[in-house]
Amino acid sequence: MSLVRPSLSSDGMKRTFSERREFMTEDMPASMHFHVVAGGARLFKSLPDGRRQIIGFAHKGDVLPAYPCTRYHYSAEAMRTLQVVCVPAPYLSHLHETSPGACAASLNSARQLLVSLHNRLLMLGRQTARERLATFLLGQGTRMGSGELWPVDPAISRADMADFLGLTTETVSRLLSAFHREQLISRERRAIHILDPDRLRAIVAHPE
Amino acid sequence: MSLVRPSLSSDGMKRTFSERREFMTEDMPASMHFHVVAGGARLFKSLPDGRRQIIGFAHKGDVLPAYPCTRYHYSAEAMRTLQVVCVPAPYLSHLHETSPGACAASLNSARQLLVSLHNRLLMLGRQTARERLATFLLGQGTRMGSGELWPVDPAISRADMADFLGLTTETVSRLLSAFHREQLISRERRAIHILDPDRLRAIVAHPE
DNA sequence: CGCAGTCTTGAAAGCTGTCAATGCAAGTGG
DNA sequence: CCACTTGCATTGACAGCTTTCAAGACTGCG
Repeated sequence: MSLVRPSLSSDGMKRTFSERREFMTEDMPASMHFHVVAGGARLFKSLPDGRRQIIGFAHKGDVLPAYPCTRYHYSAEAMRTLQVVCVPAPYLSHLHETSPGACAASLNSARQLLVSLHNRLLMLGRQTARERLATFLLGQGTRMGSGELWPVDPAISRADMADFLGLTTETVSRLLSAFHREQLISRERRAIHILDPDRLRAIVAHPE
Repeated sequence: MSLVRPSLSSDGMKRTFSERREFMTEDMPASMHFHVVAGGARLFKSLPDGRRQIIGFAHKGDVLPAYPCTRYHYSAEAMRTLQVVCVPAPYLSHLHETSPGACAASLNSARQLLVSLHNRLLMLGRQTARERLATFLLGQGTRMGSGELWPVDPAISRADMADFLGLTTETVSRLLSAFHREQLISRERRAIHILDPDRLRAIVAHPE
């Protein structure tokens, strides 16, 4: 989902954050875009009393954009050792003003995000816990479009899944146990493998 | 919602839809952008069993974009008599490729949408029914930024509010009655007026 | 080995949904 | 003008899904 390749050849802007480091918060001035080079990050918003909603996850190639506001509008935390290239906000906006191609690329990726967010609104607003978890597992397990089945990133904890799906860790845990009992998934350590994508898809469409 | 305003002078593509007309559906080829000239529309996604989630409302000046997919990814229905100008998808994409300014404007409005969707994820995932309704009423009642208080659009039914907030009409109705009892709002006919925005804001921040 | 954090599981409570009846307003046709 | 219909809103009783609270179990690590 790389928007632009920042051709700042110098790696003076490259930074590394250790696991759990919250490198972007909602009360920071939004002066930099973060281009993820390695590692992963969770993006989230919080309520004053601590309730947390995960907006999404960022992986290699993704860009966390500083929208033209004074402050970031969500926070980001390294899920493991994270390497980013920091791109000054004015640099990208200048690029957008001068290069239609770069701007169109950013627009396109923004639109893809919009589509996925619309789907998540439907999920959070109208689907049951069981349907949400099945959707999540399919989204994680069948990414890349290929028929290949990937395990869910072990860096994603139960709490992360819960905060992503608008549930509690207990509910997630119980449902994973249920899916395991029903032979839909397997659990080794923290790694979750999808065994029966078709029946998972049936859960998404047909809440029984 | 979307804030691009193409200055397509010709009105040859102008169309009018009557109330409740679903003029854009998820199984229609996405060949047109709809620029709302007058009236209002509800934008929503549905599940096969009929559960519905309202993505947002479109008013005069908004553009419902056909993202570069084969089909629209949500549906739209006129809330009252609706006038739109239909812009062929290739027209806008050509404009974006040639005019950095137009593309930047689209990008900017897409980003504003992203920010508001992130907030709605937090709302749907982590806020209680009471908090959601208070947020909604404030969002409707204090739009335009001014200190002015607007009534909620009477074209928005209880079912619309419920589908926007991920609730049922009964819950919305009960909460409106509670707010009325607490003198937070007044109800005349279908029109809802905000009486005490400060206490509504307190509800959003402090679930008691 | 033992601690700390995470995950799992159980029991009970609570919020919201479901089902159902009533009320209310507007529109229709006699 | 008045029954009658129709659609939406309100309210109540109850059920159910999910959360809350709590106790263990498991894993990784110093």
